[in-house]
Amino acid sequence: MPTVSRRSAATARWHTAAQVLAVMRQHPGISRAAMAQRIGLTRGLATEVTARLRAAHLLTEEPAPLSGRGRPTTVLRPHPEGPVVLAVHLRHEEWHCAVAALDGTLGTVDIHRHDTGSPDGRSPAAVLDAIRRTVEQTYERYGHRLRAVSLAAPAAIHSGHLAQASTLGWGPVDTSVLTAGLGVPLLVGNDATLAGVAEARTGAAVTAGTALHLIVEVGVGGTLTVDGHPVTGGHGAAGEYGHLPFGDRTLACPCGARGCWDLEVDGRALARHLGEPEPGDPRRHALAVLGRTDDSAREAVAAVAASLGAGVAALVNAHDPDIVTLGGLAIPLRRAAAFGVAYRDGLMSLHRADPATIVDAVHGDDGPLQGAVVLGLDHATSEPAIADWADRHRSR
Amino acid sequence: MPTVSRRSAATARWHTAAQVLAVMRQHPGISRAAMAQRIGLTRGLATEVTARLRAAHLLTEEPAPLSGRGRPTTVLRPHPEGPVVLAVHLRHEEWHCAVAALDGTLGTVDIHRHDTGSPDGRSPAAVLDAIRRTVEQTYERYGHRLRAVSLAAPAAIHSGHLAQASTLGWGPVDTSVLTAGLGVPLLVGNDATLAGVAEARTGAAVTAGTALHLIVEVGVGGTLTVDGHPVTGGHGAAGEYGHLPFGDRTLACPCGARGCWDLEVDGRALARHLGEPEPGDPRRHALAVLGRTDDSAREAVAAVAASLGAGVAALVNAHDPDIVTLGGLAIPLRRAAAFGVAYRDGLMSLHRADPATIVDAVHGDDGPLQGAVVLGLDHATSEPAIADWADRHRSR
DNA sequence: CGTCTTATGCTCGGGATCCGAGCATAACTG
DNA sequence: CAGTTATGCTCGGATCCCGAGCATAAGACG
Repeated sequence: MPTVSRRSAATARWHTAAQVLAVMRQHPGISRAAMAQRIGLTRGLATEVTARLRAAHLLTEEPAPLSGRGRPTTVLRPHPEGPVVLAVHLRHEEWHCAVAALDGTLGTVDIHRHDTGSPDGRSPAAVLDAIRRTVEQTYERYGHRLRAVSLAAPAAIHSGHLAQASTLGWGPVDTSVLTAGLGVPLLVGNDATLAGVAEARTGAAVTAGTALHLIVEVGVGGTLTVDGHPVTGGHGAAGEYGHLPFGDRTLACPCGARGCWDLEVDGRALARHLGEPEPGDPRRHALAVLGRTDDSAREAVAAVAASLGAGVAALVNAHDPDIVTLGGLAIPLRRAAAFGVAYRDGLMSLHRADPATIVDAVHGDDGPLQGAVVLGLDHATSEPAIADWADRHRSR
Repeated sequence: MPTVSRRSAATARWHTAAQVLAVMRQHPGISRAAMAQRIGLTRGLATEVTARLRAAHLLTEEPAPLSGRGRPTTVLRPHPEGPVVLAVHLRHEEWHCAVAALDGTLGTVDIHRHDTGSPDGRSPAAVLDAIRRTVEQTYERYGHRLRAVSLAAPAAIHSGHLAQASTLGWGPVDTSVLTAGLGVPLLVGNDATLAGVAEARTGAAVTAGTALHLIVEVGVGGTLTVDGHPVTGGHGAAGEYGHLPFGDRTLACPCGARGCWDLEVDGRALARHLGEPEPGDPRRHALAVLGRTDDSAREAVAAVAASLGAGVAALVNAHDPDIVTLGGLAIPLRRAAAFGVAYRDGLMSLHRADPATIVDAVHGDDGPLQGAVVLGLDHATSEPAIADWADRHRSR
C-alpha cells in the first residue's frame, strides 16, 4: 500500500537543501555552480539555499580552483562542525569502524581484532561491548553531531536485529545496546546487502537503475538495488539468494532447507567435487583450489563456476537487472570458461540478445563499510533529519 | 544511482493536491474531513486545496450523509469532466477494456472476442487494430480527458513492448501503434505483474509493505511489490519467476533455458506425472486432474503442489515478503497437504517462527485489468501529470 | 593596460504554499 | 432553545521559489 505520508512544510522546506547535500555526496568537491546546474536551481535560489545550509553548519564554501573565464565559484564541503555518522563493519576476526562526514569522506578506519585470548572473546556480549565503547567514545567526541550509527554484519537480519550469524556462531542478537540511551539511531544491515548498496552508489553500478550484487565467500549473499536502495523485504531479511534451491536436493543446508545454492558455489562445493571432506575454512580452501592447475582442480572449479553462472542467469531472468556486480570468490570463479557458458545457457532467450552485463565489484573488503556509510548518511541527510538538525542548531 | 531530479515549484505545488487524489483512490467516497485528517492537513489548507482541485475539474464535493454531531462535511468524488484512463486486458481468447475515473471506479467492462473466424484473426496486427479502434473511440468521446491507455498482456515485457507472448503465439510486438499520433501515453505491463499490483493496492495485500504475488496458469508468473509498486527491473521484464531452475535440469523450457519451475507446477507437469502426453490446453487439463479423486491424480497433484510450495518458500527466503498472494491454479493447488509441508520445509529456519502468510488473491480474472487501472491512474495522478492538466484547464 | 566577454553571485519584488488563530456554520443533545 | 461538537472559511504572517536586473571577478584581446 503506498503510504500517503504528509511531508509537512516544516520538513518539506528542506527538500531542496537535501537535494544539494545529496549532490555533494554523489560528487564530493563539486562546485556550487555545477551543483546548481545539475539540480536545476536558479542562481538566486542557489545563493539562498547554500546560505541557509552554511548558517545551519551543514556545509562550507571555499573558493574553487580557477578554470576558464567567468566569475570564480566555490566548492561545497561538509561543515567542520557538521553532522557525522559512525559506520561499523563486523567481520569474522575483527571489526572496522570509521566516522564519515556528509559528503561520504571517511576519517581513519580503525581495525579492532576480536579478543581471541579469552574463551568467550568472540561472544556477542564481548563484541558488542567493545563496539559500544567505541560508540561512546565517538559520542563523547562529537556529541549531537553524531547522527547515526550503522552496522554491517555477516548475519541474516530480521527487523533490525541479527537473526543468525553463522560465521560467528551467533544466534539471535539484539543490537540495540550499541546506542541505547544515547538518542542516536542504530541502523543495521547485512554485509553483502550493504556491499551491494556501495556498488550501486559509489561503485561499479552507479549508472544502473536496477542492479544485482552477488558475493561468494562461504555461501552466496547479495542484494537487488533499485536506484541505489536495496530491496530489503518486510523484515529486512531479503537477499538470501544462497537459499534458493538451485542445487542438489539431497544436501541439507545449515539454514534448515535443502538443495541450497549456497552449497554449490563455495569451498565446500569444491571439496565435494574433489572428494575431500568439508573444509574447516571454506574460503581458504577455495582460494587454494583456485590456485591449483591440475585437471581435477580445474574440473571442480568449472563445475562450481557453472553453478554460479547458471544461478546468476536465473536471477537475471527473475529480476531483469541492468547490471550484475560480483564480489569475493565470484570474481575468480567468473574467469572460468564454464561460467560464461552456463550464464548464457541459463538465460531466457528474451535476454540473450542483450544480456545484463556482469562486472567485478570495485569495492573489495571495504564494501560493507562503505555501504554502512551510505546507510547512515541516507538517514542523516533525509529531510526530517536535516530539519531536526537545523532546528537544534538554530536554538543554540 | 539515486537520481536527484528537480521537482520544480511548478510541479511541486501540486504535491499536496496529488496526495488528496491518492487518498481519494485508496478510499473512494471518503469525506473531506477524513481525508484532511489522514493526510494531516489543517482545515485551512484542506479548504484551499479542495477549492483548487474543484477549479481544475479534478474533483467535486457533495454533501456527505449526516453522521453524529458537528457541521456536515462533504464527500470527494471525481469530477464529471475530469481525467480518465483506458485500461485494456489482453487475454488468450478475448480482450477486456474499461474506462476508469480518478478514484478507480470502472465504467462498463467491454469484452471483445478475438476474430477466430478469419485465419489470422489472432495475429498481432488484427488484435492491435481492434484495440486501436477502441482507443480511438474512447479518444473521440473523452478527448484530452483521456490521460493514459494501459495494457495488461500475457507476455514478457521488454522496454515497454511485448517481447514474447507464447500463449498467443506472438513474437516481439511493438504496441506503440495503439496510441500513436494521439498524444496519449501508453503503459504496458505483464498481466501477472499487474494482477500483483492490484492485490497490493486494492486486494489481499493492501496492508503489506512488501508482497509477493504468484499466479499459475500455464507456467507461473508474478511480481514482487514494494509499497504497491512492482519491482520491474531494468527493462520491465522482471517477475519471470517461472524461469528459475527449481525443476528437472533435463527438461528444456520453451523460454530457452532448462529446468524451469514453469514446467513443474502446471497442467504440463500433471500430465508428466500421470505419464500422459503434453496437453494442448494445460490449464483445462490441470482443472480436470484437480477434479479427479483417484490415487494417481492425487499423487500427481501432490507432487505439483509440493513443487509449488517449495518454490514459494525459496522466494520467501530470497525476498522476505510480508505476505504471499496466490492466484489461478495456485489456489486449488495450495489446498493439497503437500503444499504446506513443502513450504515449511523449504523455509530457512530464520523464517519458520513467523513465516510469511499465504493467502488467496481476491481479484480473480479481472486482476490484470484492475492492475492496468492502477498503472494508468498512477500516471494520471502523478504531480507532473496533474500540473499539466491544471495548466491546460486554466488556459481554456 | 584597458576594454570586452563570460560565468557566476547577489538583491529584490512578486506569486504561491502552508500554518495557525479566530470566526462562522450546521448538525446533534438535553 | 441554549450548549456542544465538528467542520468550513478567512486572513495575516512566514517561507520558498522564480525571474529580472545588477554586481563582481576572472580570462581574452587588441
